[in-house]
Amino acid sequence: MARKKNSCGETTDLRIRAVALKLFARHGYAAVSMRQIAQDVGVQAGTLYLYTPDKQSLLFDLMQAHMGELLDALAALPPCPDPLTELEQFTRFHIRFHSARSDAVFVSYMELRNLEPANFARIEAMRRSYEAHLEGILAQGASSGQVTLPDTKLAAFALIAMLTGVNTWYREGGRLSLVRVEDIYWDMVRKAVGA
Amino acid sequence: MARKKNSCGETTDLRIRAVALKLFARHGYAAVSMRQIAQDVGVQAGTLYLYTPDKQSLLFDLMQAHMGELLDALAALPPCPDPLTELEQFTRFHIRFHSARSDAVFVSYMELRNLEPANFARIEAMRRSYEAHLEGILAQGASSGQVTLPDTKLAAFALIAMLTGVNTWYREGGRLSLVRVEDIYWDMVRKAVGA
DNA sequence: GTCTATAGCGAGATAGAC
DNA sequence: GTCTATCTCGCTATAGAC
Repeated sequence: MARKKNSCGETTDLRIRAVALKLFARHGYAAVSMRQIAQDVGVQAGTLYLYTPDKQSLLFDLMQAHMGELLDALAALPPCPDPLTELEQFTRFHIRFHSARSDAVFVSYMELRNLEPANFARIEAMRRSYEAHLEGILAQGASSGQVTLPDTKLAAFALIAMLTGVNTWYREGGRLSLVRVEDIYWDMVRKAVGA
Repeated sequence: MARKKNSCGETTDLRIRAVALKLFARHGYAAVSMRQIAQDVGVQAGTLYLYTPDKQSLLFDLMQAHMGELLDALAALPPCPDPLTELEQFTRFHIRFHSARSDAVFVSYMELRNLEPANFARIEAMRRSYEAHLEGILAQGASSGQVTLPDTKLAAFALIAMLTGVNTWYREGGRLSLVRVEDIYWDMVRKAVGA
């Protein structure tokens, strides 16, 4: 119970983050003003500075939270009996997790160049950690002979790009259910790695 | 010979476009000022307006030029005896064309949201035309039985995302030559489509 | 064809009332 | 905790000298 006063503070904080994420995703960090965010939240511009020291911190916090959730969720996946099963789990996890957070995914990729160098380095390290996890799965699969790949590093890049691409076209309620999309992509991934 | 005066005009025009493309790619359209562009070109800010009516037109022209070159180059590819050969040609063409123009590719994708609606529609139509070309190849391959795919539309999206992803990590003079990268990706593409 | 100068506006951030 | 008011700065775009 650290917070003593009225309970609005916490929801204002969450609302600011939600609005900022939506606007950054829609128009881009540099194109969105603090005034615009404040207006959509329903407060005055100055009020935002009670919740964030500046605009840059707001962006960084959103990206760090997203990447942190991604890595936590990845770490929480159940263990798998073999690399191929783990690759299927990763494929379905990636699609499901990313499609449910399209704004955060978009911002975390597109706004990297608007981060100050120190902030950039921290987000980039988290992203590399995620890539390394997939590369590890592929390397194990290559060792065990379950998959056949000319280059595990390039394969990891290629698969992540392919899977994240779902976000550019997938919309809930469209032609295909998300599970169907997972099935189709898993089919292509499985074949691509020669399994 | 429409241009009568000194010949610097044309190179200034090209320099402005080159500088703007580089800066837009590096920092984002909204984050780059006309002053910055002018400074890098070596002219005063006002001079830019002799070559472009406004900042938005500058962005749109860069994107339209890029997409136009892409579609022209695609149309200029030699005919192929069968869909699988054509898919290999497309794969190698896509990687080669895009890796040689990373700034233009980046801008044409990332700055879509900064285009005015009418401009957006025109660029988007060109992009869809490119996707449709690949989908056509895949559909022919499915008809002829050379490829096996659960969904040609999704496969086209997936392959383009995968191939364009090369631009996020490939750097000239790195571990792998571009031809080697083409070979590796073609191997994955070929397997992914079940050929 | 390029310059200087500036109009007119909106940005990020802060101070202090309530 | 939120507001009003404001400081200071940099932006796009234009006008007119040379």
